[in-house]
Amino acid sequence: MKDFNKLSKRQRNILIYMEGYVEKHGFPPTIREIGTATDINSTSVVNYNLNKLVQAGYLERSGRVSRGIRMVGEIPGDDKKKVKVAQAPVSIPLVGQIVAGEPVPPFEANGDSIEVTPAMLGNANVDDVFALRVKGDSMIDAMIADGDIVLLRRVSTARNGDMVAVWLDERGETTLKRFYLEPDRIRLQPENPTMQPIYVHPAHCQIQGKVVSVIRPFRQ
Amino acid sequence: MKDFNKLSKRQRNILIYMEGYVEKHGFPPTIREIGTATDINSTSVVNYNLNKLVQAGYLERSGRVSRGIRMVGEIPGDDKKKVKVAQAPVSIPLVGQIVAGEPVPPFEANGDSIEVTPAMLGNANVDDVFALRVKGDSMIDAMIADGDIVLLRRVSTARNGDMVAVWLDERGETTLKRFYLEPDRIRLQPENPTMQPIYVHPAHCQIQGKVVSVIRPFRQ
DNA sequence: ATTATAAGGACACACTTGTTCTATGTCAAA
DNA sequence: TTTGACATAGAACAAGTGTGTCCTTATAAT
Repeated sequence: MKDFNKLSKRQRNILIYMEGYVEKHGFPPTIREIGTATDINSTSVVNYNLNKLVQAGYLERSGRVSRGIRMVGEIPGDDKKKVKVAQAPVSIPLVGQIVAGEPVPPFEANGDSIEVTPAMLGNANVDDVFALRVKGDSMIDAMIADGDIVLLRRVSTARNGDMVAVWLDERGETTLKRFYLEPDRIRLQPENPTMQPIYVHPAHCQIQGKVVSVIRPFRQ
Repeated sequence: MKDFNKLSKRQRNILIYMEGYVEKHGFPPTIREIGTATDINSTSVVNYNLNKLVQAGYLERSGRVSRGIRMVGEIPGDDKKKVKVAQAPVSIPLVGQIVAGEPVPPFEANGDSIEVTPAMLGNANVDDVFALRVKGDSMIDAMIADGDIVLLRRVSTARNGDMVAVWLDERGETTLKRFYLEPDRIRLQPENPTMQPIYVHPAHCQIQGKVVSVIRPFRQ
């Protein structure tokens, strides 16, 4: 329906100018401003082309109102807007703190949340991801410090090498380790290569999530 | 600074009306429209209050331009806009790798970039921030691992306690440490409390940037 | 070649709209 | 009470601005 190629060069210029102007000023240009910018000396010609653009569905006008023009839809072939849409950030619920001595709290948003870009989540489904703030230095062997924010993905299974949050029955604590399934046990390998691995029986631990990303904000 | 309660009832109404009008029409209202909507029958009074709002940092105006009003920032107590404004993601150039044996590369985008939310930059100006990918385990004493992405902010000065990237003349390497200015020397304190600090003369080191944030992506 | 239609241009007109000036009211500090 | 800063109202003014008309030029169909 909307065929950008059917528009005249002038009409295309008007659209492009409109977009830039609104972006820069926060309000639409006047007919005369459009004329100057697109090398049209007559207001009536600008008006004519504006009406054409309305007809074609690119613009909407409010009659007898100065600057009563607004864009609808997007300009074909103009990626600028598209990128923005693709980048739309997502809100991840910050469900609480992760402390060595306590299991990961239930998946319930308490109001807090953090904004991240989808790219930071990898392939993880946005709805499966939640965030925890690390309290204390208990995760220091996983190279994770006090105050770090851990993005976790609720999963039931893990693959070898995944960084996971695990609840250890015997120790009564949550820990972040790399997961390796061995013949008769699970090896939980600390990220820090100088630390020794922990071995647990699959029945005596629970995987509470897979680590998607760690964010460490610094005071500015 | 921006104290919504300091605004008069009229000024609050104007802001709220503005937001709704722009949302509905795609362009800002006129002084007279604002007056009618907010029960002010004098254009000069509307004008007066608009200037107050500009002073308070809620609006920007373009003089002698019809409908030359635009909102900046958000209306306190009005969540709708807050979300939108806060979400606008920004692109940070990924200028290269940070390796212990080399100085931070010059500030030139090579095309790569990462998307982050402004909130992750704290108060830092977007244009001053760049990103580096950490190569190797040389920053392990700063709790920063191979593959981490470090967001740095170009600064000429640092405050005590800031995490900074420093080039050490004597060692011929870049390191990430906490910065403390002492009477006659600079103390560079590793993040890991078990490590010993480094002391250098101010003339023999260069601060290359202040760490804004560290992001550690995990394989999914 | 003739005609019809679209497109471009110049300009006057009327309405819109921001700005400014003066007068008046309010209220707290001196 | 007086003073002065602040807020309001109304009116007048000067640009700003959209719209209609008339005309010319280009393009395509007949």
